[in-house]
Amino acid sequence: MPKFVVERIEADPSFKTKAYTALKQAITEMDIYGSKEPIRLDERNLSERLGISRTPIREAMVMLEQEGFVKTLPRRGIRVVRKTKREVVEMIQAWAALESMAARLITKHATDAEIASLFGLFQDFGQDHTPQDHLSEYSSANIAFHQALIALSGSQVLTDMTRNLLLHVRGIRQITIGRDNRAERSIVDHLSIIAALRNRDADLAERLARQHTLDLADYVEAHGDLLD
Amino acid sequence: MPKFVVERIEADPSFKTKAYTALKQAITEMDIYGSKEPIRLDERNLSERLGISRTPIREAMVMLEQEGFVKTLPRRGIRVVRKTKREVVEMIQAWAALESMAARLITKHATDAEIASLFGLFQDFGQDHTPQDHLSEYSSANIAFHQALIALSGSQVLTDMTRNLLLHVRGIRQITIGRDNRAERSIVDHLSIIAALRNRDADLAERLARQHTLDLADYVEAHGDLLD
DNA sequence: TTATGGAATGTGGTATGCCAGATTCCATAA
DNA sequence: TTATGGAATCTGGCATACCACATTCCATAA
Repeated sequence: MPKFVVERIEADPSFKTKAYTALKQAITEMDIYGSKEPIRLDERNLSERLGISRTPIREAMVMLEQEGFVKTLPRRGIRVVRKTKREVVEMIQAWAALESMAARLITKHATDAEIASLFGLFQDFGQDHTPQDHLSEYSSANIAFHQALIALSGSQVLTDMTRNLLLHVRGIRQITIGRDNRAERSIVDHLSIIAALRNRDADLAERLARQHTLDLADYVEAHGDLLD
Repeated sequence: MPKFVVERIEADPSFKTKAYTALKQAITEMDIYGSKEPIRLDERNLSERLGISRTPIREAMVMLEQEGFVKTLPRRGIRVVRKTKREVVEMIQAWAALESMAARLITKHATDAEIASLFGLFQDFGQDHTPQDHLSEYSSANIAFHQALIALSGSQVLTDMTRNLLLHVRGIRQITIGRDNRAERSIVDHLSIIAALRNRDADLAERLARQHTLDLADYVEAHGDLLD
């Protein structure tokens, strides 16, 4: 008997969602900490540039504000948020907490193949292609590793809670990664974490993951004076 | 010279904020898991009942949706979200991760007096006033303890990220707390955590805090079939 | 030249109306 | 009685107009 194959029809994302996506991407891709002046967004201006009315833009702005990317001051404009050093440190600490829990969960539920797949995120870097020569590239790969790790936990909640944290920290991370051979040391740490995961050593994996990220927090605490 | 004392004039919260507060309170106070039928919210209905237009209500709804309390289905209504067992377990695990990090931070930065203040949250319960006789009351005190603990970390990020987690788990927690003498055992655990904090034992405090909450996650995993 | 005050402008907050898709209801025909 | 189909209704998405407060600009007077 022949099969009648149909696939579910997806509705186009709403203007609200499209505006949210576009604005969030624009904000996370811009150089927020390069200048000191307030970065202002104007609803009417964005309305014209995006070709939609203010309503869906305002709703997108509500989402971005709740995620900590913008702050609206009534009748005084909307500003892109610059995190203080303290806030960045706290976000990295929260990240460390969530990722260490992810590591613990991985040792209990992930398959060997899944854990092994984490190695694939490193093979692009070797003697001929060292991280310090391709910092931007490595920074992206680095974040990809952490996201892959957390996703392996199988916890959608951990994955979702971490996504924005990593986005907020991204700008800062790209600055610190180039110093003190942090990139190379980072790779060593990552390999140690993977080894612990493979050995199903929950306590060790958790501790290594936590300490690896807390090291970054300490580094930002000590050298992150470009913030504030 | 006499001082001219003035205090800053605060603007009234916007309708958007007021609607958000009112709706969130209404949702978190209702018995979400008591029934099985979808719980629907209607923008126009709420607009009349709150005495404001749909616009600020829609913006409040966007906030609540992002926090996972409601889900709007285009042209099919807005529903209060019922978390699945899996989601609740994941939220409790995330909570465990964040609270254990809070415990670690407390051992490093909190004062002895601050740590001692955690005892104050228990003195209402003793031989004459056992938890099992006042479950609802104890459940609130229990949550208050966890929130106070996390707040002592000094991390606004941890505090904020945990607030909604606790709200989501609250309904479930009030159900589980009454079983298997969980309330009494909970108090014992809490006292152990405080002791570790007082001894500035970061690793122990972290481990106890994590395990205490992960125990709840395991309990819900095993007995939380009222969900789904 | 400088301080003042009010008009003009800018900007987010709110109310309202219309649109289109989804659902419900009911008359109608087999 | 039951299946059909379309009209009526419901409901969130979006556009638009107006409001009030904040800021800016400029004419005016000391």
